[in-house]
Amino acid sequence: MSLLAKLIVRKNMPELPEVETIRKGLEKSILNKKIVQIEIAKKSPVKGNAEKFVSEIKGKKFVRIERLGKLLVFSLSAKKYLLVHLKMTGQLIYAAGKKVVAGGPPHQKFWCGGGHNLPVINPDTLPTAYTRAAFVFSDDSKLYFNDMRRFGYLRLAGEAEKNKVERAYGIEPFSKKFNLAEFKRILAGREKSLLKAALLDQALIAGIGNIYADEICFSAGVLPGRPAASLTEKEKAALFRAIKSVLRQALKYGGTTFRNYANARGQKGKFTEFLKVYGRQGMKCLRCKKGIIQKRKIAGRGTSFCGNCQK
DNA sequence: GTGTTTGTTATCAA
DNA sequence: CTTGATAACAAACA
Repeated sequence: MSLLAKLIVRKNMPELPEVETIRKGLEKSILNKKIVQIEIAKKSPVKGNAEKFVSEIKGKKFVRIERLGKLLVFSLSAKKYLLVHLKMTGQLIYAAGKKVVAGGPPHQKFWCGGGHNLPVINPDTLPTAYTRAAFVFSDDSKLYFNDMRRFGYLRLAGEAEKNKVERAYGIEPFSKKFNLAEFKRILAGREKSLLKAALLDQALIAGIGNIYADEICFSAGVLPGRPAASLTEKEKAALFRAIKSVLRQALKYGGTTFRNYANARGQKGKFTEFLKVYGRQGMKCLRCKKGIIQKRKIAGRGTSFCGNCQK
């Protein structure tokens, strides 16, 4: 496969920085607006009864938007929650009402990936063939749920259900409780697993996916295939710092876009240009300038690393 | 047609 | 019981 082809087939899906970017965007645009209509595609993304889903949400408002790992939790009044998981190709795009668009900014095109001319989403062009659901608000603005691959879902949950889901997730990387001692304790509980598997395990630390797992290992200079039990104290500390720094920087730049990821306005994330290993297989290592980035299957996932400067 | 892509869950094994 | 490893899932593309 040519290098260009490799670049084009790279994909990404929302992980913590992307989901958090969407959450913040939606917080600015849809909170406390009355939901007047909900449209569900025939290929429904709703878990459970779609008619019941619509009737229970219609007329209510989203009063709060939280994130649990990669899951978005929209609080409706009356202890009901809309859980949205974007999985691989899900998008939540907000389109302002007609009145706002008419007097709004000029038409803007959004592109992603270093010059590959791959459009993300222009809210004006919605719905698309992959729009699976749309929420219409009283000011005629809309929230579209797009999902090409249909792994993502919308699920209405009660308090108990939501709490159960919440308990299944591990610690949030930006929580005050997530300190070095806690990280070591987490690793100690998974001594038999590989580092990469531990980083990806949502029940341990919530929100790290394939891209950031690889970037975190590279940043820390540790091979992702290392058994967790083999990590030295110094390496554990480096990994802990890397989790925070990589995710913080990705968040700062609005996440990573190769192909499908778009924020709540349909725009790409800018962290793509800061990636050091993910999608760089076959290319020279940016840090040691000697190694060639390798790609292998580790813990069941495509994993990129520098065999020279990651130990 | 085959292999690869990914987050999560189901399933089986130890 | 826990923990881990792996398959399965949907859909697209090379």
